[in-house]
Amino acid sequence: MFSKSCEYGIRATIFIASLCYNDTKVGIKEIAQEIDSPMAFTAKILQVLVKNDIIKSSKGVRGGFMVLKEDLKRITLSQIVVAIDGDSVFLRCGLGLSNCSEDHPCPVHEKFKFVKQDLAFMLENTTLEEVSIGIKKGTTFLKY
Amino acid sequence: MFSKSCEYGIRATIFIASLCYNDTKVGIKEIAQEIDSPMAFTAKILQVLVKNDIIKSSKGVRGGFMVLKEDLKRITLSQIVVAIDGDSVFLRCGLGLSNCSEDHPCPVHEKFKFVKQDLAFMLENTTLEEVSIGIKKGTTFLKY
DNA sequence: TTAATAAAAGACATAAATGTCTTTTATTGA
DNA sequence: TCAATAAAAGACATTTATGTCTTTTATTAA
Repeated sequence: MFSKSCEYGIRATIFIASLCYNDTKVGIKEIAQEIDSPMAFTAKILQVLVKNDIIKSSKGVRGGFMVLKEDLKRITLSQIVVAIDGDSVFLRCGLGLSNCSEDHPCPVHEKFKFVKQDLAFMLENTTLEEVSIGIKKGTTFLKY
Repeated sequence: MFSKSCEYGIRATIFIASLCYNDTKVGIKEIAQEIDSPMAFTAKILQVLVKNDIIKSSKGVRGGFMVLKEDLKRITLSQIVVAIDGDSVFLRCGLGLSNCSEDHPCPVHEKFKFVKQDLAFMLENTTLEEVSIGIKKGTTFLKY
């Protein structure tokens, strides 16, 4: 479904978000531990999320990553996915045709349309707040 | 969604199936042309489909690939996908957790469940007959 | 039975994704 | 101001997916 980068990116963002109620910044080492991901690789991905205004970062002593409380309702899974993997999950033809469309459909065009729409709708309507609450409460998990 | 291999595999199978009404065998060269795919690579993929009893092949003069007419209703997109990409599209956790389950869910477990179920249902209930008819009629396309 | 044909098999090549390491830049607190 | 800290940036390494080429095997028809 998504690339590894995207999976790590979503998991990291959810973890960071789960800490934002106390305005806690968190470092890359702890993030990688908590989501069981390769640290240096995850750091690269977080750079992309910072550039896309999804998470915040600050350098130096007492620096780290955080999510703004006021962004919890604004940020959706869709924004994270698009920032890392692009929009191909929603838009790309299921059979890889470059110009598949209503006028020039592949044999599964109509069937995939609904599946892709459902996925897009779900991602666009799932906020960071919604998915981070379970981590805070301990009812959902980010590793293993 | 699917690997390139899987996309080529589905497209090739649909094309071969669209010719089965006259019991026509078709060679790899023509297949690759008709679905705009790399020939040698596509040949490899067809080997997998033959081993999985999805298409038939015969060597030598007047040999080639074909789909049995009686298989048109039996073969589903799901079988092709599983043969080439495995079942990870339906079963893998959306965030890549190795043991994500109802008891130990990732934060998007419930949301992804429905999307993956819809995809699985669609693939399992779409037959080769259904998707190859448009190619025969010229209303759907396998390249560009 | 032999020559031509076409898929199967296996070795090899290239590109993309994933992952690591080192150096640089920014920030903080002593 | 300086030392410590932590993210940013960039070069590099490894693995996986994608793609190519050559040799082998099976089949057919002359």
